[in-house]
Amino acid sequence: METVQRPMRADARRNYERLLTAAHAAFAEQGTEASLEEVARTAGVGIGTLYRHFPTRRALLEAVLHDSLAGLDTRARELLGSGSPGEALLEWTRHLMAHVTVYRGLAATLMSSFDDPASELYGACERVRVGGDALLASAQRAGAVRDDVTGADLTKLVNAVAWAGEHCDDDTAERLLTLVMDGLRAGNRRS
Amino acid sequence: METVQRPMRADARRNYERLLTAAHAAFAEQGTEASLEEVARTAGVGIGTLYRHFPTRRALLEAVLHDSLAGLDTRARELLGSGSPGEALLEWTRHLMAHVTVYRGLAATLMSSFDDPASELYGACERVRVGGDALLASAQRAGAVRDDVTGADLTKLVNAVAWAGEHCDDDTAERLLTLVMDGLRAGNRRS
DNA sequence: ACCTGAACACCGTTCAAGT
DNA sequence: ACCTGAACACCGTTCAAGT
Repeated sequence: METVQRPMRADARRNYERLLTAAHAAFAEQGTEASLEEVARTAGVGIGTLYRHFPTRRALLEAVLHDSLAGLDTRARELLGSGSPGEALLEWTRHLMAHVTVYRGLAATLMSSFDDPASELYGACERVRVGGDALLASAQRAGAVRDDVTGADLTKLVNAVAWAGEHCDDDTAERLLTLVMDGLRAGNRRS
Repeated sequence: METVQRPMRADARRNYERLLTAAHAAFAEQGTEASLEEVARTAGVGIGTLYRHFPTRRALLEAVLHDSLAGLDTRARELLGSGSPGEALLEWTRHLMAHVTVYRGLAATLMSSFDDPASELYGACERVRVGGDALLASAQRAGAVRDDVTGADLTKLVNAVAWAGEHCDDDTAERLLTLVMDGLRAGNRRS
């Protein structure tokens, strides 16, 4: 769904940009639950202006993350052509982990947007899932991954591990990802 | 660490009990982030009384969940003697899922308590992990589960799946648990 | 020893008034 | 068309005053 961008008044555009910058800084520092009042303050803008541009916290997050999550889709398509499909999937999975852990709390926000078409992040989640779907299908055709896993399963599992990683040291997060991804290999199906 | 219970004044004890009941109701209805003021109101008690008995939200949660989580440990020991160690582990895992999903938000609270000795829920998490450890070791000796998984890994993974399940339908949660548990079987080790 | 609730601090969100 | 900030609602937490 392409949104047509009407031109913004110069001051509005400047405020919009400032809000994005301030939001990124706040999210990076305090996680996705950072105070929106502080974001507005840092941007040098009234709180009402923040709400005018971004009616919800998710809308703000979407704007801040848009390029990053779109890049994940691009990366999926690049990897699709490369060498071993199994390896490509693993590589993409690590990219996904990295993107989902840029802000503390992001995994939770994404997870709650995944099946909620009303969320401003739903579209972004969809694109991620589609990218994963393609790589997954390719790995399944190559017999590298059990064939009853879906892109949604994969994305949710990685998200869940990323979330768990917020409460562990990095080593543990890495271990958990390995356990899960090893476990998705073909031949592991029991039930 | 056994805490010696000094006898409470009759009114204090009554308030304590009322708070537990009200808290359970509130957590069940609104999740672990339920308003503590409302808990106090429902219990017919001043907010200060709630804080006197339970200095933190976690302390209140611990009191409400104590028996339930202790039961999980008991269940682990019962299952330890029963038939197939692999099946016993799976069975216990399902119990764990059920316990961790009684309140929305509980998985998150437990996860953040898991490696934090300062949390009032740390002890409860420890007991759960120990129960899992025993069943896991037994399943590993039987060659049913890959031998590089720890009880902490298992508990964290199940917790992560339970958390994911809060944002999915029950079928999906069940699927994810199956994928993870199948994946822990012996012979899946790659890296 | 225990309880109460006012007081303080903080935040999200809306909207009337301004430019 | 856009911005501002006061106003409202709500919550967590502490603590002086009471019994």
